[in-house]
Amino acid sequence: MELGLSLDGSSKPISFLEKTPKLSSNDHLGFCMGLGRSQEKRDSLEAERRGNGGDLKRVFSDPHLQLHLRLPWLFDNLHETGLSKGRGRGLDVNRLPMVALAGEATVAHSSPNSAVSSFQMDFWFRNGNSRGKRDMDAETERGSSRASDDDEDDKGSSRKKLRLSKEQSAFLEESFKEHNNLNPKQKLALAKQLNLRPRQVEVWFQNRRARTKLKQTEVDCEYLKRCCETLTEENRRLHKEVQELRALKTCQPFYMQLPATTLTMCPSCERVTTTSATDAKIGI
DNA sequence: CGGCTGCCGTCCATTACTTCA
DNA sequence: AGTGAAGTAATGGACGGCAGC
Repeated sequence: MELGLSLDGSSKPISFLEKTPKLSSNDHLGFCMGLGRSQEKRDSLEAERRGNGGDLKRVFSDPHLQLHLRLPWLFDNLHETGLSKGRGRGLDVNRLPMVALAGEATVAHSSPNSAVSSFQMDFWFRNGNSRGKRDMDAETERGSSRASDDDEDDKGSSRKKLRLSKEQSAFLEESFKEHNNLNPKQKLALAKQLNLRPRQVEVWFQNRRARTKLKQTEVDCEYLKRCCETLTEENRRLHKEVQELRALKTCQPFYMQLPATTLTMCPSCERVTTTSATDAKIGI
C-alpha cells in the first residue's frame, strides 16, 4: 500500500508531515506526505472545507493541494459517505472517520472486510514482522470494538488498552522527533493519518514526553553522580595534599624551604596577586 | 483595569492492561 | 500454565493561560 499526500510546498511547512517517515524498510508500506501551507492558508482551507460541506474532491483538486492515494475506493467512500463533512453536521472530531465509514463501506463492498479492516490489514501485514498477525488480530478486535467505543466512549465498560501497531508507533515517533508538542491541527492530521482518535495521539504524546523526561532525569542523575564522584575524588586528593603539607610543615618550618610570599590585592580590579621574595629581588 | 468564570491544553501520578522472560 | 516485571495506553485531577463578561 502506498499513501502519498502532497500539500503545496510553500512558506511554512509542517515539518512532521513534511518529513517522510521511515515506517518500515518494506517498500510496500509508505506514507509520503507534505503539508506546505502557511497557517492562514491552512485555516482558510479548513474553513473552506467545512464551509462547502467537506467536499474532499474540491479540496484535493486544488492544484497546490494534492493528495495522491492508492486507495481510490477509500476516498470514493469518504466522499460518498460525506464523512468529511464538518461539525455543522455534527461530526464528532473524536470519532474515527474510518469507523464511521465502516458500516457503510460494508454495504458498498460485499467483502466481509470493510474499508476499515482492509486498510488496516494492509497497514499491518505488509511490514512482514512477526507481530503482524497478532497485531492484526488485536487490531481487528480493536476495529470492531472501536466503533462502539467511539460511539459511547467506553461508557460503562472497563477501559480497553489498545496496543498501537509498530507503524503507528514509528510514525508517532518520527513526529515526536520533529516536535514534542502538537497543535490541534497537527493532532487531527496525525490522528487521521494513523487512523487513531485525536485523543489517542494526544495521550501518546503526553506519555512520550513523560518518558523523555524520565530518561533525561536518569541521564542527569547519572551525570550528577559522576560529578559527585569526581568531586569526592578531588576532595580526597586535596585533603591528602593538605595533610602532606602539614606534615612537612611540622618537620621543617615552611619559611626555611620556600621564599617569602605576599598576597597583594589590586585596588582597581580587586585581583589577588602573589609576589614572592625572589620576584621582588629581581624587580618584577 | 481588576476580578470572576468557563474552557482548553498540559503535566503528573496513577491505574489497567499487555507482553515477555 | 502461572507469575512477576517492564512497558505503555488510558484516566483523573491539578494547574495555568486565555477570552468573555
